Amino acid sequence: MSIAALNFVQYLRLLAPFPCARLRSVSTRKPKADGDISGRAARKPMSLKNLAEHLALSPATVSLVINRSPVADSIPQDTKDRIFAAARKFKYRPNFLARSLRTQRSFTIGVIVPEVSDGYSASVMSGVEDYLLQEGYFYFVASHRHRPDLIDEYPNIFVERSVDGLIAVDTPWRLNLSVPVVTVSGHNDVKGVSNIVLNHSRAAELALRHLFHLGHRRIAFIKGQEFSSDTAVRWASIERVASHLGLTRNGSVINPRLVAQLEGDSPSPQLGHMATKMLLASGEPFSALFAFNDISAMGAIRALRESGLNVPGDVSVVGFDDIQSAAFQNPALTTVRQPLREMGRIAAEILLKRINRPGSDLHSKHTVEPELIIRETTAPAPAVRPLTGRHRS
Amino acid sequence: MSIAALNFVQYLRLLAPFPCARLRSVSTRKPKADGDISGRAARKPMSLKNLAEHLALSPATVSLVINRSPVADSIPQDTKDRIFAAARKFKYRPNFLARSLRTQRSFTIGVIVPEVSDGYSASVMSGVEDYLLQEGYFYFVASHRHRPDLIDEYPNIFVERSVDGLIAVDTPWRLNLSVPVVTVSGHNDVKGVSNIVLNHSRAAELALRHLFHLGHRRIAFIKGQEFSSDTAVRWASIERVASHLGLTRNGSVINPRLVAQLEGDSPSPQLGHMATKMLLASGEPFSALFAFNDISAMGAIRALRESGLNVPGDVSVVGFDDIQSAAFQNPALTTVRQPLREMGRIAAEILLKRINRPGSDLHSKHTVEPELIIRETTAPAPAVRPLTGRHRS
DNA sequence: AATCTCTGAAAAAGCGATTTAGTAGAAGTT
DNA sequence: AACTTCTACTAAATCGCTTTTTCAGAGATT
Repeated sequence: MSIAALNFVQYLRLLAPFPCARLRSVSTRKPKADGDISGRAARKPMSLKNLAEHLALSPATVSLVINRSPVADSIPQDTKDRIFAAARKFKYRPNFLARSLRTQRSFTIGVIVPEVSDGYSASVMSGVEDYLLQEGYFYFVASHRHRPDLIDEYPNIFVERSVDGLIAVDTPWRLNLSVPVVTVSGHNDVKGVSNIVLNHSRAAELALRHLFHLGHRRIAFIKGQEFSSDTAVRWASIERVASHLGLTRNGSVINPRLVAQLEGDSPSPQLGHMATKMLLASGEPFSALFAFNDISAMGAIRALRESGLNVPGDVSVVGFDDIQSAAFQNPALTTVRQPLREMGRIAAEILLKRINRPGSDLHSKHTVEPELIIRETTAPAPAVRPLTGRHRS
Repeated sequence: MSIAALNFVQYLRLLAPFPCARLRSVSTRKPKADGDISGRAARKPMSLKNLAEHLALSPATVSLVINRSPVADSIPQDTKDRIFAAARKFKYRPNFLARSLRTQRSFTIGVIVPEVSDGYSASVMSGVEDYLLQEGYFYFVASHRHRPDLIDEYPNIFVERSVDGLIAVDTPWRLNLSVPVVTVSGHNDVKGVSNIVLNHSRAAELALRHLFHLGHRRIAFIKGQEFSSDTAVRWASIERVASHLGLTRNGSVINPRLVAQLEGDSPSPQLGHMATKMLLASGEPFSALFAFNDISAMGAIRALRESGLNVPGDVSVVGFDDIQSAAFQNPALTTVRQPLREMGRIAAEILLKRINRPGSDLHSKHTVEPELIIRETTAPAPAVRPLTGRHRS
């Protein structure tokens, strides 16, 4: 096995024209007043060949030394020092494309998400980025916006672009690629694809038990869209827990008239608003609502209020995800927190592990735990069954 | 001048193993049942050399034909057809690194933002992505999180990674790189850097005139953090408009006791909450508050309410940005909308124009217009001056 | 018959690295 | 003296593509 080429973080540490121990270190060194603002547009950067020429050595030698190849062990320290000195002096940086072409490693990974500007994806990406940049990897992003053709195409293009691996967030996965793949909340079973998933059973339990203990028995639900990869698993967990708690109604575990589903591909609370309107229109009374996510919970609260219902006085609402603004809703949203950033981080970590030690970590499921964040949208169930809205009054 | 190599969108259109006119077209072709799920991990992809060999032609010929070089004009249609047929048959895709190395074009751009998971950046990125992918470009993302060293480093690394251009979102820019740069809300004046900015004068005018017409005369302000590139410009606009409207107080245009500033680098409404607490603590009465962004407005509303003040009954609040959840706050937030997605799109468009026609579009400022979205957090100023909170009662 | 012009393609020189296989010369060993 | 063994490097082959230059042969022109 040949030596692995250094990645750029190692390079930086070595030749650093700007001293940096590690990219994401805590250093907050003030930038030099005029350091990098080197006036004229940079002329052609120094190549390995030029550098070697200048040193009266062969490119081979310089490359070996700079990459700390064991083959270079026999080279006297003196020469090595000269090489490093020159590299630093001329700010030598190896051409990335050339290296990648030769080594078949691009230190680049592809991330595919439903939509970058969606809070869920963005939080996961933030975690992914954290780990990746720290390890000297960069990443491409592409949003498929739930278009099936793009879901298949982008990964292929990523591979074409020589990524070393792929992370798919909240995206159904069917492909069998030649590079390692890790999914976040992708509930699939493609062999060789690692999964980072939330413990949905626990999540359902936290939410439902909380409502149950507050005295709620008639609970309405907003399911996720069909295309969302969490929808099915989450729903199954909810049904299981509900049955366990004895929340049965008319023979079925959950009253089907108290279940609405998000329809459409919009990141706005509008969808939850519509779903809730439908629940209210059914005329079936309920004192609590468990929404698919915080966004839809916001829409739901508005819909409830528009129908003259008070949250949490008449109806308690529980969201899911704990996005940034959940805490600052009015009233502040009670919700099941998913550690999205951490999930991204773990995904990146496992991906790099698989890239660097092929065959490792193939057991494909990694579970993270949810947390119930109790805020202001849940309260004890009202003693008297509330009306379900204006249409009943 | 030599011919320009095709970008991958053109390739796809040419060789497409999956038929796609244009990546972001409206097609929603159902994926083939088992098409791309080619079982075994893909063996080494077909290279140009192999393909040429198989055709009993030289790589040169094949390359010229596939790239539609004018040099290939003399080659009979018959041969060209054979080449395309074979390329399609073997799903030939040129190695990206090799092409880029040779042509010095990577069809990749770098995007640097304060933080991916921040709604502002994410919205802009969404617009950037839209245009970029459509044109066959991909992009790297990096978040600097306001660390000055990273703000300088990442762009350099991007260039090292052979990006064809850079987009910096809400990031101060000092560098002079060898590739085109476009900034979004980067109020800098580096030559050769194009800027996409909001018409802040108009924005200030929209908000202040609205409040003024509602009868508000004592208006408090939350300024942005020092590091935010919009802060200074926006504030200057506000002062100008305020003076114009005659909102003077104690000799100065704006009562300095009614100005708070966001402190700290958190994407949460907490900062606005703190700022508002300080405003209230000053004891100075005000009937309206103009926040730096929607996030801080949310925090502000909460702080006001905690002090027993009603929004908009006692105090009107105007936000800035119009992020997704603004409409679903309770009460729904009145805000100055920035067309963030469009700003991203324009940035990408100008960048590609500059990449493909060097020297074009060097006049560096492109202005987009804000829009006032009136919702529920603004109302006529109360007839009686409101108390400023519990500490006065 | 000699020259010129097309036609249809191939050779070859990169792009800027990495890495294997060698190789001169010095030093050490028998 | 002949050998092995280090030491300190280098040559050369890739990686997979692009693009300029060259070139052989057919046909047209003088």
